[in-house]
Amino acid sequence: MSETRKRIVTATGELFRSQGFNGTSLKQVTEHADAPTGSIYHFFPGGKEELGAAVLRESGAAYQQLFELIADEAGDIVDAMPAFFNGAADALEETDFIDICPIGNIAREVASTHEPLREASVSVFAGWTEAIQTRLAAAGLDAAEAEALANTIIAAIEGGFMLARARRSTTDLRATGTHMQQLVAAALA
Amino acid sequence: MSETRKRIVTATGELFRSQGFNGTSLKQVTEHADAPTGSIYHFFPGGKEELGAAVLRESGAAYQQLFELIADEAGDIVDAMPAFFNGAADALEETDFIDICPIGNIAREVASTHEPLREASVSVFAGWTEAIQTRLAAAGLDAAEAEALANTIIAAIEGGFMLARARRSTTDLRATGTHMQQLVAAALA
DNA sequence: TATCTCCTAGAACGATCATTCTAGGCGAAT
DNA sequence: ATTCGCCTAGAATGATCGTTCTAGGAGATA
Repeated sequence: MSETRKRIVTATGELFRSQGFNGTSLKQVTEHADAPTGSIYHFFPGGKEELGAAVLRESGAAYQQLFELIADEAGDIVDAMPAFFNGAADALEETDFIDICPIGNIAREVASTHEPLREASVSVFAGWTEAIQTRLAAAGLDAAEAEALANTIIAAIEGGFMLARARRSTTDLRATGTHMQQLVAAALA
Repeated sequence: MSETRKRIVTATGELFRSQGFNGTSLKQVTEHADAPTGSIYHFFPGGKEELGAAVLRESGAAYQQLFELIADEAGDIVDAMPAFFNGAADALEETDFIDICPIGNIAREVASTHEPLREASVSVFAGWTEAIQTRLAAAGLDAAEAEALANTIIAAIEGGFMLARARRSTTDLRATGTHMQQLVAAALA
């Protein structure tokens, strides 16, 4: 796959993290990615909306891999909870609270106005839910309960990102990780 | 307080819910509020940013009153959890998933780019945290634990809004309410 | 009636937006 | 050597953005 295309997607993802969809201009993308306008429309004929959907899908898949890596390293889904939340908290601190999940940003911002972006975010969330659900089910939860709990975990981390960025503090996010650990442990008991 | 000012704030809040901060133009505000541009700058000399901060503060206070009303009606902070999440879920369904919390929207969107809006969202969240914390402490939790749990509840509902709007379904949001109920019950036990 | 303050009213401004368009560079295939 | 397809390059375009500005209406006070 083209290097230029990669640079465009990466740069757009970074800009989305701190500025959102409507707050990011294609001029900023061209500068940040060091690529001309023509290249954006060559790779994404649908313009900004198509580019945005690609960013959601590709960075959503990357976050899923990251979660799976952390979960496998932790070994146990119960212990994976604080590992995951603390990892996210560390990343936030290291980037001065910029490195928030872009999918959650865009999902809230444009789900009611840009249908293709809403659909892209739904498919990303579906992958996340399944990744967590699978591990919860493997630990003994029935499918329905595992799915519901997986969604609560996703909601908690995304809402936790919101509070952390606003407050410029990861204290709450880490505590929420502990709460999720308790919830998972109780469900499995 | 001026009727026109109220109309401007209300209209802006409604537009922020579905389109976010950057996605809402002042022209839309003038049309939706039936007020001229001059009135916006008369009441909010700081322009869009000052208007946005006012919207956050005023609708944040309204949400807090709503929570306190629901919590008082439920009587018990444990039972208040599903009441609160289900109430939010009902509102979402009735408005075709438009009526999401505008504070969470704006907080994620512009916390890194518009410092006055970030500060406004922080003070709103502080009020919410305190409202929940007070009730948890009254039920027997020590202050630190009550604060941490209050923040997790806020994170869960805001993240739940995100999932619900994206998926156009309130199933997960209601289930998360049950999970928060379990978490509160376990903490109090 | 005259004056003052508060607010309405919307045209005008320069900047910036997403998008379109024309032109050309470059490597592979013929 | 020539052609062809992929991609780069950025100027041009029309729309829209937030903001500023001038002008005047409405009601209270004198």
